[in-house]
This record gives sequence, C-alpha cells and structure tokens, in this order.
Amino acid sequence: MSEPERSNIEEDRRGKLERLRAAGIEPFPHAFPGVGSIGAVHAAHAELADGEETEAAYRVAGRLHARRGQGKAAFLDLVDRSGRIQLHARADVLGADRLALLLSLDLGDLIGIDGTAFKSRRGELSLRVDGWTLLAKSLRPPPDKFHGLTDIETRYRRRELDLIANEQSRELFIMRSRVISETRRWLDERGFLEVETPVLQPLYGGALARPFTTHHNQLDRDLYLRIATELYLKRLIVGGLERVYELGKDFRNEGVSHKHNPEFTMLEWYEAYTDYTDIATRLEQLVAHLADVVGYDGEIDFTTPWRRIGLVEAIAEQTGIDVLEHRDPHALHAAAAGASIELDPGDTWPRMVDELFSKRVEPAVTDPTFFLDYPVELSPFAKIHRSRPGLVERFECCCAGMEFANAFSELNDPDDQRARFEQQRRESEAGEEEAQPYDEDFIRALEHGMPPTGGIGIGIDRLVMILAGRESIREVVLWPAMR
RNA sequence: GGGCCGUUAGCUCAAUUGGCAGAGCAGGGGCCUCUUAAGCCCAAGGUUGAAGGUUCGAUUCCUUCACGGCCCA
Repeated sequence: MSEPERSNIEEDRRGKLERLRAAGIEPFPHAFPGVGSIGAVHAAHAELADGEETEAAYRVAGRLHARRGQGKAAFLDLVDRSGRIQLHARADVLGADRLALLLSLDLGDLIGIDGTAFKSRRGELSLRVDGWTLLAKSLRPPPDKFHGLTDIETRYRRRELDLIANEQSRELFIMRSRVISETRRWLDERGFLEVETPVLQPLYGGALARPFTTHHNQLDRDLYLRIATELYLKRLIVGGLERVYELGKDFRNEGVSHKHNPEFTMLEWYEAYTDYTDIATRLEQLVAHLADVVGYDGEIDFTTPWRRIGLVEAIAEQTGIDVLEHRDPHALHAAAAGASIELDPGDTWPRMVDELFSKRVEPAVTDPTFFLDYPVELSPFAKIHRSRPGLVERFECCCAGMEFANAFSELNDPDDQRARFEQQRRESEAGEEEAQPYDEDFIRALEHGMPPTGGIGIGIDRLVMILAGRESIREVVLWPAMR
C-alpha cells in the first residue's frame, strides 16, 4: 500500500516531534527500567479514603489516554495492559515548563511516570506526577477516546487499534492466553508430553476436510498444510510415549463463517489405555477448571458431570425419529419428511444423520453435553462400538449451540483401519472431496501395535468463544481471515 | 455462490422530496489547581468507498465495481 498524504493532525504531531527534539527530549528512548503495573497500584490502595494522600511512590508506564486541563494543573489518564490510572500533574510539583511540556504531548503517546499515590476528593485513586519521561512519540491519532473503535472491519484488520481503544478486547485476549497456558499446565501436571508434529505434510489426514496445498521448491513436490495432528500423534502412541498432546494451528480449506476460520487453534491429546468415556471425564474436568480459572460468570453451567446422551437418542428426542429404524437414505428421508424436516434426497444415510444432528440437536444445546456413538461411515478413525452394531465409540461435545470437541476410542486394529481407508477411497472416487487419502505409513505403524487409546480434538477458538460469550470466531482470533 | 444492509472529517455519527456537506471528540490558538466523555471562547479540518449514468443541480436516484456486516448455501 502506498503512503497516503498526511493529514493535518499527522503534520501537527511530526511538528511536535521536532520541537521535542529541539528541546533536548529524545522521543524514542531505549528503555525505562523498573516499571510496575497499574493494576498493582490499584491493588495496593483499594482501602484509601477519599482525599487521602500517601507516601507510596510508583513507576508506571503506558499510553496517554485522556487529558483534563486546569491551567496550572491537569488530570491525565494513563493506560497499560492491566488497566487505567488517573495522573495529577501540578505546576507546583513539576514546575511550569515541565508541566507545559507534559500537557503538550498527544493522546496516544507512550510515557513513563514516577508518581505518588493519593485518592482524589471524588474518590478516584490517582498518582501525583513527580516526574515523567516520554517513551515513544505517537505520530498518528488514536481512535475516539469515548466511543473506542467500533468499525468491525477496522477492529479485525488493525487489531492493535482495537486493543488500544477497547478494554473488553484487551481482556478477551488476555483471557485467551490464560486458557491456553492453563490448558498446557493442566495436561503437563497429568503426565502428558507436549510434542510438535509436521505442519507441512506429504499426505494430509485425521479429519474430513479439504487441505491447503503448497510447494517445496528444492524437493519439487507439493505438500499439504495439516488439517489435523491425529495420525502423527497416534504414531507417537505406537512409539510408546503413552500420553501426548499438541496445541497448535490446523488449516482447512473451507468457507469462513461465524464459527469457521481457515486457520484455527486445535488441541489434540491421546492417552494410552483409556477409552472415550475416560476422555469425556477428562474433558469436563479440564473445561470446568478453565471456566473457574478465567472467572466465567455467564449463563452456562459447567458443573460436572455433564449430560451424556446417545446421538441416536438425542436425535429421537428432538425430532421423534429413530434413525436406526430407517437405516437407508430413502427411508430416513421419508421419515424426516413425515416430521416436516427437509433433507437432501441425494445425501447418504450418514450425511442425513449428521444433518439432523447439526440442524436440530446442536442448536438446542446450552449447557455442555456429550453426544455418544456415531455411524461408522462418518468416523474413519474411531473404534467399532463394543455393543452397538454399525456405530463407533465416539463423542462430540457441544455447548452454546456449537460443537467444540470430538473424541474417540481410537481404532487400533490395522486391518479394520485399512478397510476404512478403502471405504474412504471409494467415496473419494465417487466425488467426495472431504474423504481421507490412504495413508500406508499410518497403517504400518498400527501393525506394530498401538495400545487401546482414547483421543480428542478440542477447538480452542470455539472454547474461548464459549467462555467469553462471543458469537463470532473472529472476535477471539487476533487477525481473522479477511477477504 | 445467493439475499438484505452499510461505506460521509483522524475517530463516532447527522444531513428533510434531489437544492450552499454539519456536529461531538481528537488536533491548532487562548482561559482555567480535584477533574474524569471536564468546561468556556476563537479558528481550521471533506475527491461523501471507486467509476459511469440521469439531472440545471447527486451524500441523496440508477448501473457496475471494491470492501465490510448479518442471514442463507
């Protein structure tokens, strides 16, 4: 993008920059040691009475956010990551020249403050400015100090401005960071090993999705960006690492929507000697813990144990249709039509089941719920159900109308896995673009023997949406995909 | 991909049936020592997303395009 003509406001700021330099002030110094957080100042003086003064000195730093002048004194607002604090700058403390220079700074400038805590007569904790340092000159005007930045496109494309202007946005991404670090800590404490598997893969797999393709110049071959970490992680289970997880980006070449971003953060973990019911227990404990840690105070009840219901039973509950009694597309289509639900008559039976679930069951979920046991056709990596023919041991977990986790008793019979790949190949040849490619290396690994294993994938972006009460994935991804 | 809506000053928003494009904040010049969306006075700030069309005259009506939002696929 070419540099647009500067506005008068920018010219004014550059003029001020030169005046500061002429006055011997370095507008871009190298460091400001010993900075404390504004939040810590608030925490230390919560009990101060209105009008009460202290001797407590602090060094803080942040962005100049507002200014209320009074001639020979002024109030300024300083904002850092932890919050906002009011500054009181007085000519009788600073001297007329330093006060004037301070007041000549622009909103958006980064400054460091040495100050003494007191509470104003109106009851606001403040710092009396004993000294100040310009830390970086801002050459562009910040967003509106009162309205913040409301234009949605600008908030996504120029997230730094959103973070400057909107405290809720800042809090959300701090919360997201907490969710991720706490998840790692929680898994580490339980003996899981964090691993890193290839993002660039010669063959993609582990999910029903279309991949992004890229090219390695020297090897002169196409590579895929991973759509899941599943198959590599299970090879680590074969290798004896027993409990592994990976938390990172997956990439799926599909449309964007309020719950889909083409690159998204996925947590997958695999635990030897467990099945999907053990995984369900771990998931509900982890999420309840995260909700507690981030101080969740919304409508959703994360109290464990969560409801567990069969997928078939859940569909029957919402639609009155027992899909297992209509085990072919014609019969199911007719049954759905009888319940005033329109299905695509060209779909396969498992697709219709998936459609009924997505349209009727998922949207009705508020509190977190496990939906257990899926048609085998939809689940090429899940183990056959120990007692229900035609189904596999799999659950999806939904909350706030949205799926956010998917888990199986992992298929470890290499011959069955080979048969599933063959089935996927037939679907691919029939035009199914999301079918799995045959992965011989994975089969060979299974042939060496994989212990019974439970595994799960958790959509971290969606989990953050749920915990933050946001309706759009774009609100919880720093730079969401834009056209 | 389809439908609906939007794009006006740095930011947030107005503008009657098609009739001189305005305000608040920010920025500039002044006044002001407990204010907090501080206040008061003065001056400035625009290719109304882009291109084309209708018209004496277009922010307004029409067409196309770009970008975005919401809903649907």
